[in-house]
Amino acid sequence: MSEEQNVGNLIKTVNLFKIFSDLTRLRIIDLLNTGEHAVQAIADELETSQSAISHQLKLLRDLNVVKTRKSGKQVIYCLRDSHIKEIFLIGYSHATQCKKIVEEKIGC
Amino acid sequence: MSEEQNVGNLIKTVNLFKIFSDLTRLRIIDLLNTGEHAVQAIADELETSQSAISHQLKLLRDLNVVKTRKSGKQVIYCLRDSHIKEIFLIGYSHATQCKKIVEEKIGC
DNA sequence: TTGACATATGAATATATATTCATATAATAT
DNA sequence: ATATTATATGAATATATATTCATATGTCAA
Repeated sequence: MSEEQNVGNLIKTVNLFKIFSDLTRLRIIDLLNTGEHAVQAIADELETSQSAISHQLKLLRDLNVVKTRKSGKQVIYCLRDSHIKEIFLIGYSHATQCKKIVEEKIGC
Repeated sequence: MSEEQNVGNLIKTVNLFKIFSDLTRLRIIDLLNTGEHAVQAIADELETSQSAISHQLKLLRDLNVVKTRKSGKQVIYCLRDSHIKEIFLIGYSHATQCKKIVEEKIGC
């Protein structure tokens, strides 16, 4: 029996992980884990330009990671569902509890 | 009480997710999930140049994701521990089934 | 309507990352 | 020692991605 890779599935998987592979995006997701936020509030919290945040939010929106509602002039973002939060938390706990992978070269 | 981000931890988390955010690396990890493989075997399986594979393996080795043993002229790679496999599988199943690992009902 | 503010966006630029190319190193066999 | 095979690696190049800059769009208030 042959053990071939399902490259299509692997591409989907890569695309999922790519969502979390940029610090600005991850900080946005981390912030939205605590609840909904307007664009400028996110930019202020991360001390990042409104434009950079807006571009990343567009990405996250296109990927269906976040959804929006309007409130006056503001556009308020929140996570679409708990999927993203779940994966984020798994990664976060692995990364922060297991020093081996990102930091030192010792066992956990 | 202030709700500030732990940027250091978020950087560690980003670095963890970055491991999985390249197709070549993910395919290597997927292949190594099935057992150890020599460099040329990986290059053949992925139909990718020996050099490209070797560069990625070096990355994975520096990140302590894989370990090696020598067998004659060959260098044989395998995953260092089950952490990586775990995270890979969680991402894979989310990406391909969009089904919750932990039982819950979220629209896909 | 005009002005002030919030957000979005295209294009240019900057930066990070992956791959190729040429070659080095290492092990083995003759 | 020389040739062959396997792997590693530095530097150049290619490619992907993030940010900035300038400006557009949209909302509200006066």
